[in-house]
Amino acid sequence: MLYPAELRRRIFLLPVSYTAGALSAITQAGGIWGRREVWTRQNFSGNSKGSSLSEGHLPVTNTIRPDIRRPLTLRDVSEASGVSEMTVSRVLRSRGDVSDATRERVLTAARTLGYVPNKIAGALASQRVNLVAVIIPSLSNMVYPEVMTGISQVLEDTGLQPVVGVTHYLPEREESVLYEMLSWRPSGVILAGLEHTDAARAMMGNAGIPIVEVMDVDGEPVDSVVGISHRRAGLEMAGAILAAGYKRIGFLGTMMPYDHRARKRLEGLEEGLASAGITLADREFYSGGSALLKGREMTETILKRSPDLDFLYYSNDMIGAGGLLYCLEKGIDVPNRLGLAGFNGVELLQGLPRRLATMDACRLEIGRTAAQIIAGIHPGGLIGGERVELSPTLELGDTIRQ
Amino acid sequence: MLYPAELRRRIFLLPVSYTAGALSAITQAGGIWGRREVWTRQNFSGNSKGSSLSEGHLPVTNTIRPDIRRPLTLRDVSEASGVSEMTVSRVLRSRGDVSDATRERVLTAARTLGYVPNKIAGALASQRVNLVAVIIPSLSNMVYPEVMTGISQVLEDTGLQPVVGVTHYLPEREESVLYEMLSWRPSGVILAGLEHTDAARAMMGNAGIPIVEVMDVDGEPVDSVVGISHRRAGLEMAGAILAAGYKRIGFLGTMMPYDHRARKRLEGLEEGLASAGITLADREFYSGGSALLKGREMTETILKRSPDLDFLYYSNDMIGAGGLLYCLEKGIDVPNRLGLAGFNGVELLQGLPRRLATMDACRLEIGRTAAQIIAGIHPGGLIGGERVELSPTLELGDTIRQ
DNA sequence: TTGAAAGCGCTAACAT
DNA sequence: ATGTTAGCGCTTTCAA
Repeated sequence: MLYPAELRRRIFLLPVSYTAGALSAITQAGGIWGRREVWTRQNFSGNSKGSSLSEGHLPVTNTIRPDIRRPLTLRDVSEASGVSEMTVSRVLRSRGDVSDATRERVLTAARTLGYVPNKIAGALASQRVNLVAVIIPSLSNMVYPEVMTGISQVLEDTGLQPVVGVTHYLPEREESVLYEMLSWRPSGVILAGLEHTDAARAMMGNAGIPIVEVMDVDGEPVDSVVGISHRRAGLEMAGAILAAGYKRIGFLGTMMPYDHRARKRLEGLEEGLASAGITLADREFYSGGSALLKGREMTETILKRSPDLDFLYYSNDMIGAGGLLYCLEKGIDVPNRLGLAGFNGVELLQGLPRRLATMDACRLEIGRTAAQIIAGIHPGGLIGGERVELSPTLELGDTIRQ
Repeated sequence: MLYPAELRRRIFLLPVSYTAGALSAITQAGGIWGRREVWTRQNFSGNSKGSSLSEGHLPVTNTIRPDIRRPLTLRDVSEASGVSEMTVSRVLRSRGDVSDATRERVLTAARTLGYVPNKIAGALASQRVNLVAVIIPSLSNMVYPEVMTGISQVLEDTGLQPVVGVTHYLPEREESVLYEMLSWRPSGVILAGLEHTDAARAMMGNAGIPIVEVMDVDGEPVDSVVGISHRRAGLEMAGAILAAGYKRIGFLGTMMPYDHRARKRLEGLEEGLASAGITLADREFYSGGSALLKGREMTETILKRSPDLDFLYYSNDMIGAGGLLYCLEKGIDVPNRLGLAGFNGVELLQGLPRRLATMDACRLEIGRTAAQIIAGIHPGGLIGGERVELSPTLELGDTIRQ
């Protein structure tokens, strides 16, 4: 594990035996060893491969002094172009006035050297970090990559960059990922859910940056919140189920103790059913493995145990899809003998033999809105403390009788 | 977009009107305003909510001086605990000798204040960054999250942290993401594929850190490479197809101009078929949309156009799964009348009505190995320049006749 | 076991 | 339009 750092040391940190002031004075004076001439000659010649170089990126091999391989700094560029570090800094950040001639010289030098600015130093000096921490439970859930897409779409235009951390649905991991990310002093935090450890909540409260909790609005946010009410989603689904005349309802979902949103949907469902005097007839839980396969297996299990069920509500579309495939293979009459519904509105459903009833979770929009709040460009937005509740749309598909 | 930084400014940067030396002297002397006593009393009392606080994370609200809200620094902790910044630094990094009593005082103070170390400053001072840049084409492809999982598994034990960047299969985006990430001076880079812009290649060559290109080994790596030969994968699939006696083969894949690995598999397939004197009978391409649905549609299209095809090779499992579902619905005899195969070995296949023939792409192992190389813990590893070719296993499933 | 000094590579603020 | 000065918040190195 020491290798990377150690190796860099060995390769790079060869002695540089003159002081800063001295060197730049030398350079400015033309160089006692004719140094600037050397740089100049080699720098501004050919070497124009890579059209993208013109876009402001500054790569290409350092052909000048291949013998001295140490990390390049602003000073190297300043020496190579004969201007001060400050001017180089201005050019590379396109800030302040710089003459065209100077800009050209600097850019060419930077490009030729292959200089990549050091954002660590830049961030420390400017107290500005263009990073946004995005903390999500999982990457394999399809749902979160879509939120990410929304976030990226918006941040792209703002100069901010998302940095992803994954918690695996573990509160302690969320806490440590958050800690790690906050230690890089990001410009904002977007994280899934409203349930966090006390410590995590405290860290966010103290961070002094915009925090947006996403996906869920049923609870007390630290700062801003963007999402849907999963409780209401469950309620609405209960309404649709009852309206279609189903009576014996089963629930199938994850066993994860921290899948709060699935839990809230279940609670909403039960509440809705209760208002019609119905209680959940059976339930089945799973954890891990291929969700599609689990959906099949759970469906088989619950139907064997409770053959009189006439509706199955799945906590997500993947297990719902598995259930749907199972039912079709078994020749079960969907939706008349048995109704089915999932949750999320994932793209995958479009390719199934029947359209599974589902509820769109507004993932893209959630991501976009959260990013807008972080970037301070949310239309009509306050400074902090926003609450945006989106309305998921129920799609009855072909698996709820109408 | 200025909001975050600006806001922090306004909130935090209230004047602090004494010098560093003075204050710490005061604190150490007991405080001219009895300051240390105040800290002590309030700091070391109750407030022990959040068991995770004991784990080394240091949150909890700053209850001491809620009126002065500026970002906490080492100095705040040093003042609060009455030791030098250096000692605090030692405690928080568990480096060097510190007496138990001092350590306790420091930790308690840090915890109580909710201090989160500033890694930007730390990284600049130590020239050490525990970040590993991971650059992948997409998050929605299921394949890459699995590689990520392998990477995370290994890095977890090393103190290194993956940071993800997404290119959307665009070389220019890869270049800019790489540039952005290198500017944070990570300890290593893991990126998908061997095809990059000249500029990107040059940046990596100059970065002086371990670079691991993953997924594919057919080409010239910048430094190390871990993957499978997609060309060979195509070849082997051709062998299996021919061995099963199929003759009229169609290919279905992405249209993305930069999906080099799919292209190489196709080339390998064609090469393998050619050795038996067979050429591809038809091909169909897609881009965007639900892969499962596209798989269906493409299958319908290609079969309408070329009804005599007896085998379909899909460039990925999702479109293959769509094709499989389509064929089953249409009552096509799979695998006798028509054979099918995909690529990747995704988990989803386990839940389908039949097991689609596929080839496991060793994604988890690729991620793990790449991370080991970055961390310098690859068994028998060199320092840089490693080449690890893994062998994907062909799974015939139920869609190639045997 | 602890502390003081120097400086990492940049940028803000203020010259010029 | 360009340069100088003084840090940003830490860690390294050396001294005590």
